[in-house]
Amino acid sequence: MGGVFVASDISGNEKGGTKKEGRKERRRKELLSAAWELFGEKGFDATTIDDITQGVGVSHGTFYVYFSSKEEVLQQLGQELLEDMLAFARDMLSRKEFSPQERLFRMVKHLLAFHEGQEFRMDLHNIIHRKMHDRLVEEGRRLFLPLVISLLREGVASGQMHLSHPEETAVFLVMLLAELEHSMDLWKDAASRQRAGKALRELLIRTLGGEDHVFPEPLL
Amino acid sequence: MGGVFVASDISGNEKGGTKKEGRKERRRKELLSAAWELFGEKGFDATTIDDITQGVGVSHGTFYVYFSSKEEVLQQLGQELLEDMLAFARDMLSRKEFSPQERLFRMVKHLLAFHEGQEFRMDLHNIIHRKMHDRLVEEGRRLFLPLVISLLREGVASGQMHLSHPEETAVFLVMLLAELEHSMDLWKDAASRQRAGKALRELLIRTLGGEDHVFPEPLL
Amino acid sequence: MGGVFVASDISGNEKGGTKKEGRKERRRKELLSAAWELFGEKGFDATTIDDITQGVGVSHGTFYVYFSSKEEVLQQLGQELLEDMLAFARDMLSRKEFSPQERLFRMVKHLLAFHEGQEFRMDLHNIIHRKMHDRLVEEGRRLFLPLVISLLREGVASGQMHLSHPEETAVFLVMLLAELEHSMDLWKDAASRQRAGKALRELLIRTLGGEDHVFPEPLL
Amino acid sequence: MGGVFVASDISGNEKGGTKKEGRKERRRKELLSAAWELFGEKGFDATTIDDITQGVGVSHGTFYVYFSSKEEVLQQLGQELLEDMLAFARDMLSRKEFSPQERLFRMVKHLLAFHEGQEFRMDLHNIIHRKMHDRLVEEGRRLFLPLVISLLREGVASGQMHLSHPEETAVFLVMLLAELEHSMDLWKDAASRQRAGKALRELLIRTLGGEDHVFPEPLL
DNA sequence: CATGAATGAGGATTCATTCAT
DNA sequence: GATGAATGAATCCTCATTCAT
Repeated sequence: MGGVFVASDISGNEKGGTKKEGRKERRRKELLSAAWELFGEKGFDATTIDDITQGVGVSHGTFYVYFSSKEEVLQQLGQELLEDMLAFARDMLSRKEFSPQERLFRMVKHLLAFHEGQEFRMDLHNIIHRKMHDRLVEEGRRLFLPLVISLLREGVASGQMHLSHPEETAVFLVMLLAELEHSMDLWKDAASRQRAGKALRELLIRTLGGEDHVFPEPLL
Repeated sequence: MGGVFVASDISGNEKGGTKKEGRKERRRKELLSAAWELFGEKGFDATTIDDITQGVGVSHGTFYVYFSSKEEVLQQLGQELLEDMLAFARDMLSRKEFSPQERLFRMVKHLLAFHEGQEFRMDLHNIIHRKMHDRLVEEGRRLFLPLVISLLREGVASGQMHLSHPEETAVFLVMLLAELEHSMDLWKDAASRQRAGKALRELLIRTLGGEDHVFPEPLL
Repeated sequence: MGGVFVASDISGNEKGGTKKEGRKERRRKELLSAAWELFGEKGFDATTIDDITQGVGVSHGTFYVYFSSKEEVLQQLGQELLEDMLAFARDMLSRKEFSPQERLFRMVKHLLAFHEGQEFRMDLHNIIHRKMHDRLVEEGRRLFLPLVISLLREGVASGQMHLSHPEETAVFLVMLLAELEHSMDLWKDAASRQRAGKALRELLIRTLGGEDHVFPEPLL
Repeated sequence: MGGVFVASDISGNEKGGTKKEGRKERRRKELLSAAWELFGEKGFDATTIDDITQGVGVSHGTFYVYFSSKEEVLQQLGQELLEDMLAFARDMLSRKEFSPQERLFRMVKHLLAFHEGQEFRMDLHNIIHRKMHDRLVEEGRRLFLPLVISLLREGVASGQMHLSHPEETAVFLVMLLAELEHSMDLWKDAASRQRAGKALRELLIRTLGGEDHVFPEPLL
């Protein structure tokens, strides 16, 4: 991904005259990005508006030019994150040139790469407190789970996977992957990462009841 | 388990005159229990001392008779939780009358039953904020993971499990179980619980590369 | 002096059957003494009832058996201190066998010896906060100053001192001595104490306009 | 002095646009001044942030815009006071056109005028609690005493003063003056002030062993 | 748009004091 | 008498938010 909120301004300035808007939008992104970083480091409550604005180099008053509250940042953050993840997942799902199993592996790899290079961070569970959490987790489930479920179903239907309960298994897989995401820091060195990647592949393939020879790329 | 912090008053009142002590200990447990509940519902930061004491029906001042700060509650909570879980896990591990696979299944069942009947709760990751988190997760890993690892190794050694990387697989399993723990509320009705239980058994057995016929009890 | 509040229990038990009263009184003295020590070390506000009672080895509840409030301790403390000082001063004043100048020197020496061997302590100004302060300082002045004034007047009348304004000079002397009392720690070693003593004698004798050869004992 | 912390806005507003800065600095001074007043009246501990801000007519939150804690006010207060006093003292010391004795008298007069018109106040000993106290008193001694000592030595060297122990005598004088400073309220009416002034002159001149005819201005 | 002074609701913590045992 | 659990008034301090410039 690179930075979810940062440099989307590759913006070739789609049309023209958007100079001002571009600047304004850039500042919003900067704040969003700083907030994401800080929420991850210290948690939502412990992050102050000042922390956020100081990182960007503006006064705290400026914050309220772009957002009406701290909560709103969280909302937007969650929204963008979700959309970002979903965009890739949806795209991958439709790539009929890959087998269902391979598509799943590619999604997993993408997910795991997401936090690559980021400092260990509290995950969204941590960042987002109750109100948001419910909304987002639900939304996440609502939007993300179906993709995995349909993938598993497709795999079962095509005889490439063997699962008695694709729906529930999908839940477990989504959980595992979500959890994995914020525990990436467990394996620091290349050797352990490789072992972990192989173990994960074994777990996935066995769980799916699929073939062993798909997607030879390392997962981690 | 029922309530970890609540009714430990099995206290046969070893000698006599422990009435006061019993009362004091009971109150401590009440506060601990209320805090646990609230931390789970709203998170650590969002829970105020008043929330905790009002739940128990004492004044906020009383809180400080038992704990010197909000942080201390967290610490004690984490400690007791950990000890509680470990006690069972260790016990189960040593029950040589069960096969390694069955012992794992029993541990899983115990773990899953743990939060049974509790409100949906943010998990410890959420409750415990950064400082504690690091300490506890690390301790959790340090203490819990080895148990699972030794179980898997034993299973592999005895030929009842087949795993290329027992250590890493153990990590994934611990993760999955931890995550599962606070997502139990997904399956409310008996039917879906049963399906989920079966799917989980399938996942575990396949992942472990073990026999299908062990531990016929429902996991969920 | 020794300890103002501590060991007055030389109490030969004046009469009899005062055993209980003696015990009770002793406890009161212990608390008073501990409070005096602590007030001196940390100040009135910073000293808690627990500090006081822990020093004596009783529970904080016991404090209220002997005193009705923290303020009351202060009051009693001030009272006893004052009475103690005054007793000596009055006694000294009446010793007609000494010259006025010598009597003054003896009083000074007594005063300075008072805090001897005690840790540096905030003085009464510090210990006692406003309300008490006014009352005590006023009382102190009211009771102590007259003694000094009458001494100076007697000295002037007898031609042994020469002062244009004995009353005002008395004020200055009382001030200086009071201040001196809590700055005794300036001179730690014998040599500097001796020098300071001599300088003080010079100051006093010159100020009083008296003879140089009285009271050859060291003042400090 | 008038007000040490209040009206330093001699600020000719060097350039322009310093309006805001001026306002901010003025507010800081107001708070400092109010705190000084209150610390003097009730002591440090007994003065609440609300006391301070209410006096200035701002909300308590505003206090923390200017200072990070009550302690910090104390520190700044002590610093400014010290600097203020020293500035004058140093200046006076260097005025070689006056005799050492006259320079001392001028310093004394300045010191005594310092608290003129202020309510009776607990002195710095009282205001500043232990930690600060040690630091400030030490600093005060370290900076102020040397000035007086060098003055006395100069006086002795030039034959205008006669002292066996100029250093120790300096300590007594500094003590007396410090004490005097917060007891100015003793003499309210002109007549008693005059008498006190004369008595003080007598004390000083005699103590110094100097000439009687210097500095005919009233000290008080 | 940007600023930053001002606000005040909110929360943790302390501790003198009460009172039932 | 002595105890110590319970209380709650009192305070410090934080920080999201507002608003005049």
